[in-house]
This record gives sequence, C-alpha cells and structure tokens, in this order.
Amino acid sequence: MGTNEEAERSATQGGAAFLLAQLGAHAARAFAARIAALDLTPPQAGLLRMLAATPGRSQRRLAEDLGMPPSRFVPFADELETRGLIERRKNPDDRRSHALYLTERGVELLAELRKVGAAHERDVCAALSPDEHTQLTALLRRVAEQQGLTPGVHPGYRSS
Amino acid sequence: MGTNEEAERSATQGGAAFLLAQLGAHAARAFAARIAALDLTPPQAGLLRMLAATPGRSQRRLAEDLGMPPSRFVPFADELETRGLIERRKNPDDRRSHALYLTERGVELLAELRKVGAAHERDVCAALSPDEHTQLTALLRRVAEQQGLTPGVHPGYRSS
DNA sequence: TGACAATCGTTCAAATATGTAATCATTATT
DNA sequence: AATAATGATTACATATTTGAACGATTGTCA
Repeated sequence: MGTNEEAERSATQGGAAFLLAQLGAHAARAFAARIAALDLTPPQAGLLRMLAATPGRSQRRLAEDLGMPPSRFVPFADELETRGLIERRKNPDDRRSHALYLTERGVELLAELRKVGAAHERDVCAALSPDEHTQLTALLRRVAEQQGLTPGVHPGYRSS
Repeated sequence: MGTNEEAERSATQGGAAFLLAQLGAHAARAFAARIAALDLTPPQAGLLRMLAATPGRSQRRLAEDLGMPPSRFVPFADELETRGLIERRKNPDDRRSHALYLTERGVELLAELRKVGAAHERDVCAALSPDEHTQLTALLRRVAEQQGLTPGVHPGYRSS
C-alpha cells in the first residue's frame, strides 16, 4: 500500500529540514558561481557585507562571526587588502587590534555584489508567484529567528 | 527614512535565497551533530539511505550521486564495510564492478537514523504551526523541483 | 609602581583532506 | 585476437586546516 515508502520519504528525505539543507547547498553553490565573475568567494562577500554594516570591527570578532579561526582569517584578509578592497587601521584605543574598513573600491564592488544578489534571488525563487515568494521569505525568517540565527550572518565554516 | 537600509537588507541578507543558504547550513550542521551520536557523518548517512532506496548499485554511480570522486569513495566505503554496515558483493554480470548492499546491522542503524531525522525535523520547524509546516514543505518542494534538484539527494561536496 | 595574566594579530609546523594520474582486472569493440 | 574502454583501487603530489607558539600591547592586582 506504499505507506511504508511514504513514511520514509516524509521522515528524512522529503521533510522541510532535508529540503532546507538541500536547497541551501544548491543556493550557496549557485551564488558562489555567480560571484566568481567578480573574483569573490562567499566568505569574502560575507566580509564585505559585514564591514558595510558595521565598520571598524576587530579581526577576532569578524573571524568569530564568520566561523573561522583567527589564524585562518589573516591570509583571508591579506588577499582582500592586497586587492585594495579593505583596509587595516590601527585602533587608537587599543593598539594591538586592527580595525577593518571598506575602501572606496570595496564599496564599489559591494554595489556590484548587490546586483548579483538580486539576480540570484530572482533565479532561485523563479518557481513562485510574488505572493508565494513573500510568504516563503516570511516563513523562513521566522524559522531562522526561532533557531537563533544572527540575521545576515552566514557561518560558512565551523571551527574551534 | 531607512529606505536604503531596507533595500540592502532585502537584496542580499534578508532575501529568501540568503535565508535558504543560512538555514540550510544550520540544519545540516544540527543534523550532523545529532547523528554524531550514531558515529555517522552526513555523507555516510546519505549512503545508507541510498542503499536502502536502491540496493546493488555500483560504487561509481554512488560516488557520482554523492558528488565525490571514485578514489575518495573507496576509503569512505571501506570504513562502513569494516563497521559491518554495508557489504561489497561481486556483480555476476560484470565482475569488475562491486555491488553495494546494506547488512542487517546497516538496516538496524538506518531505523535509528529515521528516528533522529524525525526529531530533527520537529526541532528545526518548531517555530511553525502544523499548517505552516505543511505550507513551507510544499513551497520548498516546488522550488527544489524547478531548480532541477534530484529528490532525496544531498550533493554535499562538488568535484570534477 | 611593578609583576603577572590575558588579549590581539601573526607565524609556523604538523595533521588532514583532496584531486590527478597510474595500475590491475574485466569487459566491450572491431 | 588486438585494442580500447570501464570499474575499483592505489600512489602520490598538493592544498587546506588546525593548534601551538610568539611578540606586542593592555588589563589586573598586590
């Protein structure tokens, strides 16, 4: 009678949690492919966004929110600084920490990034009507909030 | 007027695509933490599910669907075989390929896995009413289908 | 004030993971 | 029968990631 099959499907493979993981990986990969045209990886794009939202943060806190160990953050920020997208300044109040800021070029690239993000959003949700799109976003936002996720922060990699 | 802020939020950080990526990573990580109690990683759980769905497939096809190169699949299957969860049998029709099957213990562990999956589903969607839960699942399923995702297959890692 | 612990950024070496190419057995092609 | 192609495996070379250690600076407390 196929009840067995139905139960299995709904439990692990067809449930919302699995679909979230599957679609999340798909959306992340598609986004990565798009921003590769700007020579950016998702964590790099994340840093630019974080600096636009709250400039002048220390590397340690940024690394924490990005979910990477400080030792890995150093070469990560190095490349972005070499490319002239971000800037390290000495914090006058605490001279051992570096405050990070977007450069002018960084702000420009962020504008490009937003265009790409909008196109990505449209593409991923192409199956839905405008109403449904709004509906989905609202549901997801509530789930994210209840799960304790920080808005706008994508913890790509976990660590110690 | 805050319109600027609003636009930025909706474009990249608050859109459905970003929420999908964020929630997907969160759900995947939470699931990984749960099945760690069974000494399983997400790819390992995926293989068990795939073998339950269609037994006797060749390693190459399984590796393909799992998104890993065949060379990496070998030690991956080795461990599961050592632990007595899966079994390699010579395919009589084509003796160079190995057909993979679940052992009895593998079937038992899969039952445990389903319980964990159900608990995970409940936890992730705790913010939603039963109706909303159904609604979300339906929306996600349509998006997944339109994006061309294979049902029940989570391409954890991409490769060549 | 001065000694000591804690923090930030950084570097470095070791462990780990990952992909590519070569290898062996078997099967398909001609 | 000779040759090409395929599946599983191995070997190796390379990249990634981690954890500890270090110098510089700041906080704490006697």
